[in-house]
Amino acid sequence: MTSHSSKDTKEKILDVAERLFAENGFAGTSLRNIIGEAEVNLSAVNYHYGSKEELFRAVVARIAKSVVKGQLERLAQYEANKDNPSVEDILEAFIAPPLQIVLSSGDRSTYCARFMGRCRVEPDSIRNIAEEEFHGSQKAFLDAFGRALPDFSRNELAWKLDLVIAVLVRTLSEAKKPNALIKNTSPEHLQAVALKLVGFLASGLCS
Amino acid sequence: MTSHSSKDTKEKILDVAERLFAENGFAGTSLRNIIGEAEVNLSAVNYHYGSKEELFRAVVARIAKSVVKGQLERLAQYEANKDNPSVEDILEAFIAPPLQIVLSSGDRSTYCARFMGRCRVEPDSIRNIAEEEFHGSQKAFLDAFGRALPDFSRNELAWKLDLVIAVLVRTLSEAKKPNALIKNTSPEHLQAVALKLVGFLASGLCS
DNA sequence: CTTCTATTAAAACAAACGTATGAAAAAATA
DNA sequence: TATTTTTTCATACGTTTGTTTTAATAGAAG
Repeated sequence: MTSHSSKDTKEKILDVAERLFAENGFAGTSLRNIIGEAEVNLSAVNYHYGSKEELFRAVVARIAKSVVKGQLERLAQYEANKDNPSVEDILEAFIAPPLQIVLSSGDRSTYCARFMGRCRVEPDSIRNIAEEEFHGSQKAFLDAFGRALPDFSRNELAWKLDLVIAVLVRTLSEAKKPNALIKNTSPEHLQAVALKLVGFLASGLCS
Repeated sequence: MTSHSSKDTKEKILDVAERLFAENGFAGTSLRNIIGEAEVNLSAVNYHYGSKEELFRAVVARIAKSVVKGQLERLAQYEANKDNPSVEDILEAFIAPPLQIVLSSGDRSTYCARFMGRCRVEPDSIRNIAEEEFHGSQKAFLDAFGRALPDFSRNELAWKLDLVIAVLVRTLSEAKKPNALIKNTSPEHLQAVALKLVGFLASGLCS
């Protein structure tokens, strides 16, 4: 079936594409940039992924799959343990999985995070691809916040959740930079960061 | 000196460039896209601005000039009235001017704001152009926060200010969308929005 | 070994890119 | 009006873009 070298080629393309898309955006990255750094043939992209756009979708899917899964699982845990998880609980369920997943991806970590941030500002045609993949958790958490904060309108919660995502994505994207909140990826440090972020955001959500 | 039609051409290019750069990024926008919508000749871009990159710089400069000026003036006002402006005061001085300027720019408003957000995620070469123009206010406000919150390290204040900007930019970019915080641009509404944002952020900054 | 399928490779495609050139047109100056 | 400067225009240059095509190479199955 899948030979050794072919799987390497397909994965190498995905890794390099993730990094270059994250740094330079969809339009700012050419297939020749990618295949140059991945050291594969140009045709390999269209052979394995069909088109540049489908390659982008593949990059999104790999990240979103695990992030969304982690978020929904942790939210379900909280809802199983308590009847009404607090705002802090829900925030933690939303923040911790991407924090953990993204930053445990070794060398990929920073680009992986920046790619997520990039998705939110791509032109419509590209951004829609990303939103399809992340839509699942977005709705679930909006519902959860609605139950925890019944006095706020759906609209207010929607823009607040949007700002929460903005902060989360920015934090992940800037990780490991000189002035960043995240400086190393040890479990204790990540735990502390998650706590700080929850603190930063929880008060904003409830006000 | 400056003839009628020439000023129109130069300005039309700037307006359309701002909108298209905001929507599709630097790499995602071609000069031919711009001149097509502006209904001017291709050579007009290089004649009036020299190159695509210099056109981008011109778009940044037009926005940054008034925003930075407004922020610094309002900060100076607070510092003249009180000895030690509060965190809320400083936040208000930082948030209100772009809110007002950007949203009073008529049709340009949304693109104007989105362009600012876009600047923060462009590749280094392009982002540096934007950071040069906004650097002035960034440093002044970091200093101001440092005086208001002397117990926090410079690093902590730096990433918090970065998150404040992330929230501000996101709020502006998403203005007028269905679930947005900003729905119309009446002065009272903007005042209320500024208050809400200050509330969202102040507690995060101090925690 | 032969056959078949999966993968890689080299070359070419039309289209779009940023930029440059030189002539036409318009506006300003005298 | 005549002259000079500013602005527009059509056109072309050399690259680079995403994609396609055709041939070569490998691996598995019979």
